[in-house]
Amino acid sequence: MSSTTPIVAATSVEARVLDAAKACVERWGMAKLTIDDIAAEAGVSRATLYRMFPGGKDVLFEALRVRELEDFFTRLAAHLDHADDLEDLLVRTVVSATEELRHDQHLAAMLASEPGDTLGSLTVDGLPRIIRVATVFLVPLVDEYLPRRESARLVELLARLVISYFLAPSDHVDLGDPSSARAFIGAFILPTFQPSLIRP
Amino acid sequence: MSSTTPIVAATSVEARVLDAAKACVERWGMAKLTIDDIAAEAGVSRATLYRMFPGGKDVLFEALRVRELEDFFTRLAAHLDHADDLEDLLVRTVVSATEELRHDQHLAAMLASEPGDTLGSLTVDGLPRIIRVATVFLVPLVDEYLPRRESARLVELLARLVISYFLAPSDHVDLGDPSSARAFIGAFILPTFQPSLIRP
DNA sequence: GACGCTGAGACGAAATCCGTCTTAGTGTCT
DNA sequence: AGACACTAAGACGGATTTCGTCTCAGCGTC
Repeated sequence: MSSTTPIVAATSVEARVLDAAKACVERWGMAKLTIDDIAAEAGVSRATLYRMFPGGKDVLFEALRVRELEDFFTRLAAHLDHADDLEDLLVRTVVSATEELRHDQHLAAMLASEPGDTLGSLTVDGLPRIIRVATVFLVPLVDEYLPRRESARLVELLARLVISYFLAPSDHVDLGDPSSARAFIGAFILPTFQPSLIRP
Repeated sequence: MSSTTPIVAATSVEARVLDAAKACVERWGMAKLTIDDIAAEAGVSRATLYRMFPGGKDVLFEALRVRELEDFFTRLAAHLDHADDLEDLLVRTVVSATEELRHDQHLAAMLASEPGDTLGSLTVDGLPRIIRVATVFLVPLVDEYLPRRESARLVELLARLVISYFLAPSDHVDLGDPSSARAFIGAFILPTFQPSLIRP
């Protein structure tokens, strides 16, 4: 936080540790996972790990979830440049988010091996955070077309819908398919806003 | 060992425990595996497990290796009925054995996750046992064509070759391919026996 | 040389695992 | 009915592993 070069090195070490934690929990599952496993996988001493994440496994995986979440929305936002209009922006948002969820191998492995905790981090426990981060990343984009309060309400709604349709696919809607997503958004999302609110 | 019905039940329980051990070691690896994991997976109390395998994990996995080995040769022998002649018998033996090794998912998982121990059980430590069991199952079949001592020598040789070519495939020979196996056996195995020994 | 960061490992405390044993319950055979 | 074989559940003490903290030495930068 103070000098110049150490920051780069420290960040790199932290990333290595988080990557190691990700790999270890995928290989062994949360139950069989020890701090030493992560330290060994990261090529780091246990002392370093505790210095970096005081509190141990809990704090470490908390940091991992934060990083993964920010990475997710960073990648997502990269697909949302220069939208034509509000509908286009929303369609591309849900399609890209759904696609990214479907291609996330780590998430798939976690859902298979630790369904309880993973579902919790997508719904009960973790959803408020997901909505918060989604708001930070996406509300500025939606603000181009809607008043701020409406933007926040909309982003939250989309986040909930994307997750729900990802976890339990529907026979009628496929949010990973642009045309299906467009029809869905046109039918159920856009009509909930008064036309006077929408800035073209 | 004395009454009638309990034997069936006990054997069934033993099979469940061995299946559980197989599944657990595949999922968690030998290092992270506890007796309680196996007991829970098998739906059996720890006491039962120790009564069945006094000595714990070592004895249990020893029994598992024995069972797997006998199953392997039982399935193999089922493919070796009514051979035309000695060459045909040997070809079908090595082809079937190689195919079965290549399709063994549990073996593949073990080789990937625990290469050291698994290789040991196929070569250094375990090979004598493999040869012994192979001898018990296959020598009677080869005895149709060769004197007993020659049969034992031949079966051992084939076992070593099948394992070697399975672990490290050759560019020149594919013991899983009937014609390649036939050429190999015709060139390197059959000529080592004096024609007078072979009963057609 | 001071400083920041790290690896290695010692240390006691906590948690887990082991192996044995007891108890109670269940179904079978006589 | 009672003897018997078998098992689930779990208590137990001891061995082992894991945890979290701490110290110390090494190393590169200022």
